Amino acid sequence: MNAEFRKARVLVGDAEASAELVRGRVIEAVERYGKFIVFRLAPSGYLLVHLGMTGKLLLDPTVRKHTHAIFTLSDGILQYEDSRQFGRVECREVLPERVTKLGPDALAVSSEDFVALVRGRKTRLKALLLNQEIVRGMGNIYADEALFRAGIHPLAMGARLTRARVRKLWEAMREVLTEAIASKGSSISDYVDAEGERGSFQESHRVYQRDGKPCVVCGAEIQRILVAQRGTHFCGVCQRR
DNA sequence: ATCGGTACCTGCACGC
DNA sequence: TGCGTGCAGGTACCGA
Repeated sequence: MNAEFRKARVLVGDAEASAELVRGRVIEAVERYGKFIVFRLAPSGYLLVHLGMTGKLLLDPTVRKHTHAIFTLSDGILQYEDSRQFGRVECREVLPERVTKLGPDALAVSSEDFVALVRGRKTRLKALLLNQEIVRGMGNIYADEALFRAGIHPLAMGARLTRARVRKLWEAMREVLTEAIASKGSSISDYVDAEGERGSFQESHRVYQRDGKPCVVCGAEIQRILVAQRGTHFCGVCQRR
């Protein structure tokens, strides 16, 4: 592959050194690590991509206003596009500690480990689920959806939940992520996958951005509050404090 | 250890 | 039509 970086802000590290690191290398595998997309390169090295809020990896050669990186592959062009520039691209010989220090993956963590992680924290459940150093892979949409399905209030404290309720949250988290992945994710405004396909899980959201609308279970009005500066949606009846 | 606030960006919906 | 405001799939950093 060959890489061209057009925007310093979205590249972690030096543009020249990054391009040199990936030059001539082959993509051996593409894996997910929490919210990171990891391209494992041969004979060595990694290309890491975090989409942030509006990042997209596209198999599309058209360079547009927000095209920040262009990867020339043996069979086509892959580009990184990101209007808000909150995402990041990084080329490294080894995975950076910022990434390796994250918690276990939300879809791989065992029920018992998850119970221990959650009950060991005094912080609010919503903030806990968004903290990638506790469990990696959950974002704002899926935190709200998982808490709703588990019937847990976003302001509830991890340390005060019974084991049974945390186990229920573990199940809800896996269920939500598995369904969302099967639906190719949630396209809130313009998210598309590498083939340009929108996701459809937004059609299955039960609380996220449904404030003011009736709860699908009890009919009560869905509430919106701020927790750790993030919009948080829940049903005050199904998710009691 | 954890929290609240701020900062970083662009684009869109909305009210006036 | 334009302008101001608030909001958005996320993370990092600061001081408390």
